[in-house]
This record gives sequence, C-alpha cells and structure tokens, in this order.
Amino acid sequence: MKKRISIKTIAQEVGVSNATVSLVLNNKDKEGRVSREMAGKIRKVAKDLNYEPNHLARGLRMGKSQTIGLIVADISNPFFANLAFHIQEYAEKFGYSVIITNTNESDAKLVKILDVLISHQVDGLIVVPTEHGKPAIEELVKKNFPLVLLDRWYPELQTCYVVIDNYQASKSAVRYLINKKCKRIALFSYTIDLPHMQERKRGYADTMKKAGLFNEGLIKDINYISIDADIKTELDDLFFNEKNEKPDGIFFATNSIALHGLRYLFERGIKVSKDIEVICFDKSDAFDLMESPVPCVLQPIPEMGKLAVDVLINQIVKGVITPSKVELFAKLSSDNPVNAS
Amino acid sequence: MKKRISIKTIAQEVGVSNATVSLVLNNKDKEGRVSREMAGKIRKVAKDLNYEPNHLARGLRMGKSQTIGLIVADISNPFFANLAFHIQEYAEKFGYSVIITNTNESDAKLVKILDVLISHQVDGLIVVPTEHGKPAIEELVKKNFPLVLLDRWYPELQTCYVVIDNYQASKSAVRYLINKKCKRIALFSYTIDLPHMQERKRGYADTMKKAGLFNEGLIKDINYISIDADIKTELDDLFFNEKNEKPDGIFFATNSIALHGLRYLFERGIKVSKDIEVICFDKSDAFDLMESPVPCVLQPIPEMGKLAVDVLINQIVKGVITPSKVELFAKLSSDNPVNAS
DNA sequence: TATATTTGGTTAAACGATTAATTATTCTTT
DNA sequence: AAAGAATAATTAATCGTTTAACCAAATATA
Repeated sequence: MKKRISIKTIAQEVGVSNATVSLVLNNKDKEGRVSREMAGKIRKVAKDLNYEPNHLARGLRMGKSQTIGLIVADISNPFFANLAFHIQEYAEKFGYSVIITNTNESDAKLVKILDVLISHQVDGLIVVPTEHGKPAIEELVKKNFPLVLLDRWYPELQTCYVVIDNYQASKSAVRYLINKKCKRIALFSYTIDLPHMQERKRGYADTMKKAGLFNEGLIKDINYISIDADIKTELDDLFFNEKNEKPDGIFFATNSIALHGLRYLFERGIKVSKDIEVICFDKSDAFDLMESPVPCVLQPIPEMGKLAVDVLINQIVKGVITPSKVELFAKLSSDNPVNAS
Repeated sequence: MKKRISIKTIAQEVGVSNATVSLVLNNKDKEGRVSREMAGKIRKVAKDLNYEPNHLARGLRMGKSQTIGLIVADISNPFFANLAFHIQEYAEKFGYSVIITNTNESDAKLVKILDVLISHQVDGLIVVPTEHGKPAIEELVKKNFPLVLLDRWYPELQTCYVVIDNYQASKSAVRYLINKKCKRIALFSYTIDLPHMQERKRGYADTMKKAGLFNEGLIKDINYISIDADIKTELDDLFFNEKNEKPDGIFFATNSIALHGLRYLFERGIKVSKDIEVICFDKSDAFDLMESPVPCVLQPIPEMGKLAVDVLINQIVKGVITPSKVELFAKLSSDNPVNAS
C-alpha cells in the first residue's frame, strides 16, 4: 500500500513550509496570511496529489475528532435503524461522522462500548441506555461529557434527553381500542424498569381504570431475553386457559413484541380484527401488509434524530451542558393526534 | 470537562518514564523489561485513574486505527441492517470498531463517504458498492487499500468480494413458482446495472425459457429512485391492462421491491396465494405475518458478514491483497437448498 | 578477575496537523 | 526619510503513544 500524502509532502513539492500549507487547506489564507498565487499553487498540488487530511493527527492536535458515537439497543430493529439513519444524515451536515454501535440491551456491553468510543475520542455521545446502565452514564455526566440520551432516560439523572410522551401515546393507543368497543384489553410490555416503558404501562392502566376496564391479569410482562417463549406462554394463558375469559384487544408496547405476538397469533389461527383488535407501539413493515393492517403509534423518528444531534452539537460547541428534556409527541397511524384529549 | 488521563499522568504519579508505562499497559513487560512490582503499581494507578488510551494518538503513531469502515446502500433496509449487525459483532472480537455509513445508492455519496472514512484512517473497508461507483473503488484497488466488496461486485475489477450465487438462487425461486403450476411469472427487479441483479434476471430468464414460459413482457424494471410509482404503474399494467393476460406468479428480486409490491397488491385487493403466487428475494418481518406467508430466498447474512470481516482482516494483517471471490449459497425459506438441481 | 549477560529501566524521535510567536519584506503615511 | 502597518512567510512547540536505541547495575560465566 502506497504511503499516504501528508501536508509535509505537499509542502516539499511546492517548496514551502508545513504551516503555509495547513493555513491554505483550512481556508485561513484570507486575512493576508498567504499570497493568492501561493494559495492557488498549494491547492492545485493538494488536489493533484489527492491529499486527504489525517483525522487522527488533526483530532489529536485539536482535542476533538469531529466524530460522535451512537449507541442503540439493536440496529436490526427498524425503529433504531431508522433513528441511526437520520442521525447520520443530519450529523453529516455539520461535518460529524457517526460511529453506530449496539448494546443488545446488555449493561455490560454498554460499559464496554462506552470505553471503546471514548478511546476513539468521540466528541459526544447519543445513547439509548440499557436498564441498569445508569452508573456508567452517571460517570459521563459527572465528567461533563457531551451526552444525549435518546428514547429512554433515567429520571434521577440531570442530563439531556430526547424522548416522546409515552404516557399520552399509550393512552391514545388504549383509547383507540376502547373506541373499538374492546372490553378486555391486554397489555404486552417489556419487564424493563425504565420510565419510557413504565409510562406506557401507566398510560394503559390509567386509561383502563378510567373506563372501568382495569384488570391486573391482563398485564403481561415479557423478558427481552426470552421474548419468543414468554409471548407464547402468555398468549396461551390468555386464550387457552379455561379459567380465563378471552381478551378482545391487545396493546403491544413495542414493535418487537408485536412482531412475535402477531406471528404467534397467526400460528394459532387467531385472526386480527376478527377475533381480536390490536394496536402496537412503533411501526413495522409487516403491519400494513397483514390481512387487516395493524394500527400503531408512530414516533417522529426523523425529528427525534435531528433533535438529538442538535442538542448534542450544541453541547459540544458551547462546551457547557445544560440538562434538558426534549419531549415530542407520537401519533396514531390512523392520523389522530395523540395529545388530543 | 475534565482533562483526560494520559500515559504521562500515570508516569508522573508512579515516578517513572512514559515508556515504562506504555510497555506495561501493552503487556510487553514480560521479557524482562519491567519488574513485577513496578508493573503491578503502574496497572493499579492506571485503573485508579480510570485511564483510557487515546486511539487517535495510538493510531497516528502506529499507522493504523483498529477501525474498519462499512458502507451499505441503506441501513434502514433490514438486509443491510442485519449485515451491519453481524459485521460489527464479529469485528469486535478482533478488536476492530466499525463505522457504519449509507450511500442511499448514490454514487456521489459513495465517493464522499470514501473520503471521509479514509480521512478517519480506517484500516480497511467493507463496501456494498453503488451502480457507477467503480472508478472510486478502482482507485482504492490500485492503491492496494484493504477492501472487500459485499453483496455486489464489479466483474472487471480484480478485488475481494463476498456474495451469494444469485443465479442459482434466482433459478430456484422461479422453479418454486413453476412447481406451484404458475405459467405467467412476472419478474420485478431493479434497473441497477450490476451483476448481482443481472444474475437474478438471468436465472429467471433461463429457467423460464427452459420451461417454455419466457415472455419479455413479464420482466418489469423498477427504478430505485421512483420505486413506489414504478411498481404501481407496472402492476397496473400487468393486472388491469385489457391487452394483457394477467400473471399468475411474481418474483420480487429484492425485499424492498417486494414490500412495495405487496402493499400495492393488497391495496388493489389482489390476494397473495389466491389470486397470485409470490416469492421474494431476502426476508422481511412482514412476510410471515401475511394472510398467507410469503416464501423467500434467504441469504446467509451472518456468514456473509463474518466472511467479509475475515477476508478484510486477513488483508490488513498480511498486508498483501489477493483478489478472491467468496460465493455462498442462499436457500428458500421453505428449506430446499437452492443449489440442488 | 575480567567479561558477558540479564534485568530494569530511560531518552528521544516519530506519527501528521495546528497555531502562537517570530521574522522579513514591502507598502503607507506624515 | 523614518516609523508604522500590512503582507507573506517560517519556526517550533504541541497533542498522546509507541519503540528503537541506549545505559547502568546486578548477576552469571569462563
């Protein structure tokens, strides 16, 4: 592999010092620092030699890498994949590269990834945190490291985060089912003990109680690790346990739960919208291809991504961190705004 | 933000030189370079101070960054998202970080991203190339830059690539429909002029000809840019143009085409497996949730990712590049191996 | 006893880019 | 004509790490 072209190479070629080349290539040649013709010559040689600046050297010297780290729970989940997509597109406009990584919901992995990204001298982080990742995040906050939590947050932690109003979103999802005349609405959510999920549960519970339909037994907690097995067990219990009255509606609190749930319903011959009404949190390509399209709660993914980037870059350039909560509103795929009472 | 802990900090704390600390922290203290107790002391202080090595500095000095760049066509497509996922998981085992980026099938963007990643001093690249990205890729090849193409390749270019046998996969997909007694099988593929897609077309054409079913009018080319409109136009033409006999089978050559196509079929009330048989290239969550599950050609995504990483790292560490083609076999979701004649 | 060898370190240069401080030249201004 | 200002460049230090080359003291070898 050929040696890379450095500023020094150009300098020698043109017969000038490193500094001059650097000034020109950073467009600091205006204020009477370098002559027009010299600047032109340098630029020409740089182009001819196909010069590419060395980010490592620049980053080392400048103390910043123009790189931001993104940590999501699972890049193969379309919700996160779309977030990642928009974050990257938008960050690029500001000259930032994005390193995308996965935790797979593992706290240990979060800690490890954090180390790796910090070693890479990322200028800031956008993190979808894990259930017990708080200590690791807290350390960063203490160090005043530029950081934005996304989708989830730790309420006790003074930090920046971009999320949606999960409570309202959940309420409107349940109301949708109630409007459909459902009386026994089950909730399938993750056991994860973070407010975004708790808020979804609270939205469900409050709405059900208000409608006089609440029933503890209809709340089903799924463990992310054993999602497939858990869902089968719980659905079997709901539908085929003689002791129970069957549900007439299900609210799936994430798209991954919904996907597994719908698949099993399908397997067992339970027809959506005929035998049961369903609504999901987040979208999946699958939803509008089913026999009867599945309604869902749509998070404003592009806006969430952009805002996370905005908030983060603001921290980075200002060098000062003011904890802030940015809360967006989701809406139903059937187009009713969620925050309408 | 607090200043970062460097090797120098540790050296001062322990009362020793930079070099000694570096040796210990890189586990080069065995061969009688540093005493046991000193090594222990240094490691302890490093841990206490929460030292994290600076990748930029190390990369600059060593001339490599332990980072590889991944360029895919669209991270929000589950096929690429899954590839990215496995590539990252596997690369990590070798101590490599992965920077994931998107071209959106744009050649201009490919060129730009290439520059950005090279600036970041990535040690190698895994690239899903764009239709006319050949000149850019060719430049890298000439420079002997470690590089693996993935999913697609340029046949005239001597390089490493990891792909599947698209011809065989396509043949078995078409045979599947023929076995289902389909006579008029349409092909929906992208206009993209790269061999992976051409091979799929050739597989279709050859199989149809062999069965005496070939008909030019059943081949429909979709432009990635205007995918939604194109699909509607072509499906309308096939199904609602009085002049045409209706098809009884469709082979969608990618999952994105399939998704749009199925959605439109659904919209128009054309029932899959009742009015028409369908098979797709690549999987989507949607496929097995539909009224009747859609069969598909499954690429061995984890293996493709792993092999790409293996081949790339091999190039990087050996420092020498031997062009090679790694071809894997896809199989049908109905479990018949594709390469069985 | 004189000489190798091992043990346990240190020094200093290098990677490539940035930038404050400095110098040298030319042009204004009074 | 002399001083000040503007122009156009250079020098050298710096970021954090690695590593070849060097050195000194202790130990082994003949």
